[in-house]
Amino acid sequence: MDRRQKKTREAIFSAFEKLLSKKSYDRITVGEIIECADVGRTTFYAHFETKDYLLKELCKELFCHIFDSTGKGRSDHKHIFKCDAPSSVFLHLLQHLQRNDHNILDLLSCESNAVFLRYFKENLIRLVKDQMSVFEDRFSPELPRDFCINHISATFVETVRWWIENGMRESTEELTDYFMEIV
Amino acid sequence: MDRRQKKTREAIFSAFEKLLSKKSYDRITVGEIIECADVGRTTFYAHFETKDYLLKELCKELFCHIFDSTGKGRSDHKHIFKCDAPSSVFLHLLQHLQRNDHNILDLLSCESNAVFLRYFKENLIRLVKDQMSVFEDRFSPELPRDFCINHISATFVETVRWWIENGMRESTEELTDYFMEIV
DNA sequence: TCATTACCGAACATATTGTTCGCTATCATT
DNA sequence: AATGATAGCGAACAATATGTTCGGTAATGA
Repeated sequence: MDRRQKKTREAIFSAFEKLLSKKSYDRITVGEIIECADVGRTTFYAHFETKDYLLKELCKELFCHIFDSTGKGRSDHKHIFKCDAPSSVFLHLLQHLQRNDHNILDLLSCESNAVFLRYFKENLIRLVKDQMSVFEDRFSPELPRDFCINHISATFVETVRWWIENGMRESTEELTDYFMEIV
Repeated sequence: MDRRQKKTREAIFSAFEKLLSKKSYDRITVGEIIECADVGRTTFYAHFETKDYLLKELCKELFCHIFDSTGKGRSDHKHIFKCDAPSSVFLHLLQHLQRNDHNILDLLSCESNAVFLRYFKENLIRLVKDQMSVFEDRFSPELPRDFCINHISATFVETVRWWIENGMRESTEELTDYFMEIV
């Protein structure tokens, strides 16, 4: 990719992130973004069709590699998985978040965090579907399977949200324990 | 209150609800609302400062009486509380929802349901704080109290969301059982 | 009956969106 | 180093949405 393209793309993303941490998505204008990113109006629209597309692209950037590395078997992450405990995948996710790439923590706690949490949950559901065997024994067979999958995913998202909102005082291990306990 | 005021207020609310069930909140314009409600532009702004305030007012209308009747002791709802089971409050809430006042079910499943679910959860947290004794024995004393309260509330909201999204096939009693089982 | 109040519609300034145009600066290639 | 392709620039534009002002009409309630 052209060096110029990469630069402006990055500038727009980081301006957008900066603004998001200050005010809600709906009240951010394209005018503000291009001013903050210091790019021309035409340039913005050459990269992103609309503000909504920019948001979607950002979400992809945020979650793709996290879930890619988590989903695709454990071969390339042996150093992280100390054991095969059912909780290891969740611990891994938390460690990813803690690294705070792309200031994901700001975005998950900003005024418009709902968008990102939603995206987070969507990815999580796919992951939990694969991991479901781990939880099989925790739920009565009476309960619909997709109800349980949804519950596990939603609970993890809420756990993370609570964690960030409360200043991330707990270690990733502690929080994983919390999660495994309530689910 | 003046009969005219009440009428236009109702007209605006129901136009807004109708539009919300069709398209997302951000893409609804004041112009559409007043056309659908058949009131003048000036009139709209005489009632609601902005579209956001309209949304807030609607949320109040939706949840206030539900949670008022639930929270203020059980004296005036003896016909609903068949017993003192811990689940009775939640059963009561579900029955309220099922009555579908103000088409609340549409709003909880529309494209912009996040706003309403959020409001729902806020109210729920206050309720759960009072009811916490009921759950005390289900959670390890290691877990932070507000973490548990948040978890219970979020789980109930998710249960309701799942229920509505899947066509509300379960009875209120069944769903209450589901909820009490996973929490 | 009468004063009050709500509503109306048209017009208005302001702001935002998304596009077009001609020009310049940077890039990758030879 | 020369060159053709591409990315970016800014100004201007139409189209749309917001929120306000104003003078006039009609419903209300006492």
